[in-house]
Amino acid sequence: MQATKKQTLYDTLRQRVLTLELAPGSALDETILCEEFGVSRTPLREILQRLAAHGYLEITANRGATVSSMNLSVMRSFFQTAPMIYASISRLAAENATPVQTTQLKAEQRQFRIAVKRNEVIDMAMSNHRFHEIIGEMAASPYLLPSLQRLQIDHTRMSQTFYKSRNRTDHERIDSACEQHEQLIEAIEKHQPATAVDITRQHWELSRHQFERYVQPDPLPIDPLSPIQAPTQVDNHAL
Amino acid sequence: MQATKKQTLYDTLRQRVLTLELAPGSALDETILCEEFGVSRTPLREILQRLAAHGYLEITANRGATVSSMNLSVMRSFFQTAPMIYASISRLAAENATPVQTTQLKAEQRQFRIAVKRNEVIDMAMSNHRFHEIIGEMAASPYLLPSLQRLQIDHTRMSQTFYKSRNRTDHERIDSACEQHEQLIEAIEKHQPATAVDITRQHWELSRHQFERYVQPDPLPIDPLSPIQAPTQVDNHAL
DNA sequence: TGAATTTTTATTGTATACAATATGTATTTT
DNA sequence: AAAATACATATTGTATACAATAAAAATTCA
Repeated sequence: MQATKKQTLYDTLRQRVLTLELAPGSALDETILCEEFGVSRTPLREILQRLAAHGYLEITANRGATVSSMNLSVMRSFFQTAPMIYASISRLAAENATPVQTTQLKAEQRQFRIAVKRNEVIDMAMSNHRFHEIIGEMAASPYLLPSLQRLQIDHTRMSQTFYKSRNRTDHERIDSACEQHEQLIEAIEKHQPATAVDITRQHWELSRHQFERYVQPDPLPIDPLSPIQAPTQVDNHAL
Repeated sequence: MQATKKQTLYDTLRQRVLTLELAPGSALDETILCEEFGVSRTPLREILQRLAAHGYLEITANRGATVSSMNLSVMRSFFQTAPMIYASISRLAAENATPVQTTQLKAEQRQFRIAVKRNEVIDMAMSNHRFHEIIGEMAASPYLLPSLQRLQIDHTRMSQTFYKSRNRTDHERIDSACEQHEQLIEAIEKHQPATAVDITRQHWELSRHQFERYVQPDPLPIDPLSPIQAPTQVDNHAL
């Protein structure tokens, strides 16, 4: 019966980490979470163990759980690893995707479009996350999936700023991403690995550009009195 | 104090899985393990959760933990993924390895040599596992490491037959592997990524040939009465 | 006999109480 | 007043008892 309760617990905490509702590095209070979810500490702690092993949390002995930190030292490795893993996953997905999975993917893309249209930040982040997660499932590679999932945790968290942005250029980029999703679905459905890899590469480049601005904000104008030409509202407090 | 106890529990169970002392698919009895390790079910279950999340076990709700199965359906994906991940890890290791880590790697290689000389199957398997694990640490890529670890679980388990073999050819191959380790250490120490990748590729090919015989044993002689030319004692009961 | 149902047993899941550890506060000492 | 120590509080870790679920055995009914 209460397998549902534990799953809810896992999913909810996971979402809070991914949407930055729980800030990187922040501590989790077992007692408070127990009250909130109406469970005792035993099952809660088992879930925390799982979340930690999956990379969402970090557990230190006798000092409890904290949300996984996103430090700059791993960024390099993120940018090195992501394109390779994403490309491999897309290739395998295009080779192995079943019709049922393609249907799932299309459904998730509809959710994403709706969230984009309504400008619902959390829904955008989560449906985009789920979209790429489904592609991961399509790849059917238990050995590649763990790395994809680790990448996605930080990718989704970094994307928050992107989704939250009320900037014109960013909105256009979100639309581009949405269009790339459609193309990717088509390539996967038609079993065209090469095309899928290429679109994935473009999709990654779009993200990468965004992240570069995020990590390294636009330089200040030379003349501090002249108005800033392209007013970008990037807040990089999270990193 | 008892953080040690839990770590021992984790390490011991992990080793039993890796050395096939616990057969793939076999069930774990919580009560028996509790008695053996002198802990109650609460901490034991937390460890089982961790082991499951790391790919050593599979936990089904209301039905307990079993050792991760090694079915043929994932073999394809294993052979597809392994060379790419191993190569990437080696490249990064050669780029980033610190002197301290290189020293560790050399120490582990000494252990491996000793185990090979003494023909200690478990020690061979575990020190070889640890050897490649250290290279994984050298790579310093939290995003690539999870896939490497998943691959290593099954790689080490499959290697058991290899190490157990009393066959002449197999022994020569183990010596080759040992020599490749030395070359790999040198490439890493001298920060030569290209060389490290190349040796890794050769090292993988050696494994792959072994696995092919393992999964698909030598064909029977055409004339069933003539003696078998190369008596290979490959027992592929585990797969 | 044999299929279906109930009862029993074993195993897994959860709550709670208690122990161990870490952290914060007060007190003592110089 | 500053440092050091002792004490108090909060948090984490573990054991145990009990509840829920699954599996096995026994019983019933056709």
